[in-house]
Amino acid sequence: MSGTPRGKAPQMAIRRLSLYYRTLAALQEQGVESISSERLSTLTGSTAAQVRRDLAYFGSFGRRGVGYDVPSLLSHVRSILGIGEGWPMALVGVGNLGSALLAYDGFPRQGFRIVEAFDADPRRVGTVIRDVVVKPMDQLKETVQERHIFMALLAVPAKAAHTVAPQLIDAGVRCLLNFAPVTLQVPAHVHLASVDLSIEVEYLSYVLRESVGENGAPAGRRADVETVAPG
Amino acid sequence: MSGTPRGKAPQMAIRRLSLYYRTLAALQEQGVESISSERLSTLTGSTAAQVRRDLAYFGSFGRRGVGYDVPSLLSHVRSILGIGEGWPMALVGVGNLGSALLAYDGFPRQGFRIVEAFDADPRRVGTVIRDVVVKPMDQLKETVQERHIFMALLAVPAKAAHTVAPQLIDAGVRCLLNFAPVTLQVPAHVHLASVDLSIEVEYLSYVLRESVGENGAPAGRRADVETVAPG
DNA sequence: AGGAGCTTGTGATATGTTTCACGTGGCTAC
DNA sequence: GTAGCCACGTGAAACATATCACAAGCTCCT
Repeated sequence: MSGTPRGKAPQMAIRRLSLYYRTLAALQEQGVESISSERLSTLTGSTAAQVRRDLAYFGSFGRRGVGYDVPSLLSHVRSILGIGEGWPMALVGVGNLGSALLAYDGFPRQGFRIVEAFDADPRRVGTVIRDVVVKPMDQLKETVQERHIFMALLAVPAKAAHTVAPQLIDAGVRCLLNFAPVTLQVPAHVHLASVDLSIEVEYLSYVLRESVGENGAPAGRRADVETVAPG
Repeated sequence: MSGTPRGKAPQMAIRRLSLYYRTLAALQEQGVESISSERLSTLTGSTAAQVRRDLAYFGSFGRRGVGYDVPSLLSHVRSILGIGEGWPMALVGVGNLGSALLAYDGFPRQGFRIVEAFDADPRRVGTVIRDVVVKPMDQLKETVQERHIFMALLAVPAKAAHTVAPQLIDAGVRCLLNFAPVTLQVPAHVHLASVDLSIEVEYLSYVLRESVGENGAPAGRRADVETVAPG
């Protein structure tokens, strides 16, 4: 089996695998049949050794002297990441962000689908977005259990997140992707990932402050900024 | 000055600072005047030593035997992160996600504001969202330069990202927060952060696959899942 | 004033991740 | 068949990050 880890892969390695996966999928569509760790690394902004090491956590998928067979590696990585298992997802919070998530076509393209949506606001309940009917919160537990949903997206306001998360976990959800700008505490057997816009913007603000003068005038020059697209 | 680093702070330390900042802001609103590294760490899901180390990268803000003065530490962290400098931001791509970003109130609350929005779709140009008029792409460079915008949010489809990023950088943008599921190559003086939903979901899918049986039936039991909210 | 008790700030240590460098196997050409 | 080259897979080294453990400093109480 390809998905059997030998040793533990660092979280970052898993995230890089996603990048490799995406790139391999694009290569396959272009009809590319084989690729070296070297080339894959430049396409994903990594290094050749890193690519090989990341893959080696899960097995040996390449052929020495040759490289990796694109369709084969793609299917291995897909299997490692659990893509294509068709995990159904629940969404809680159908505001601006929640609606954007429902419309995000990256999910269905990778085999993940939001099959249920919930909202506490009665005005939103009953509306249909992308074939999904928004249900009230009191149907959450029943629905999640019936449909064997293990993954949920939390797109509610910060104040509500602390209340909603336990409801989801109580209903049987094992993976939570939190978009609310709060620190959630979850039991050990529940996995949590967060997308936190404030953190990203503040991080950029920090590095901007580092590279730009304290007064707001840019320090570096503006020339030599031509080449950005990949080679 | 509080923002002077002694040694280099790891990226992760900066991101944790954002979390501390958010928590400190909440504490101040509650009228809390002083806090220990121990308590701050439990509120942010870190450890006491980690909190102290993270802060120590930038100075000594506490008092031994006492703890940290909340308003004072808050203002130091704000200054380190560059919050409140009023950085204006540009948004490119006013689709579902872009609209959600315009409506996201976490930005203005932390001193970041989307002051300009652009879109390639003529049907969207001219529309007004949250007091921001959507402009056509050919006004991007001029506008960004005139308003001295250094930060931009990239919320365009994957295909367009490779085209738009260079335009932004050419216009003088120094920090890019990319939401498109692509790997962007940027010059060294430009800072890039990415919010990639596919990566997060695939990471969760991986850990779910690890903890759940291969067949889809959950391995662990469903009891002892009560306590989730913070103590 | 002096000591007890608390919490910070920080060397030293441990752990985790990335990079290096090379042995191994595989392909091509002659 | 074998020489020469190529690219993977992987121990070992280098580097980065997190944790430990304690001295230094502050406050309060007697």
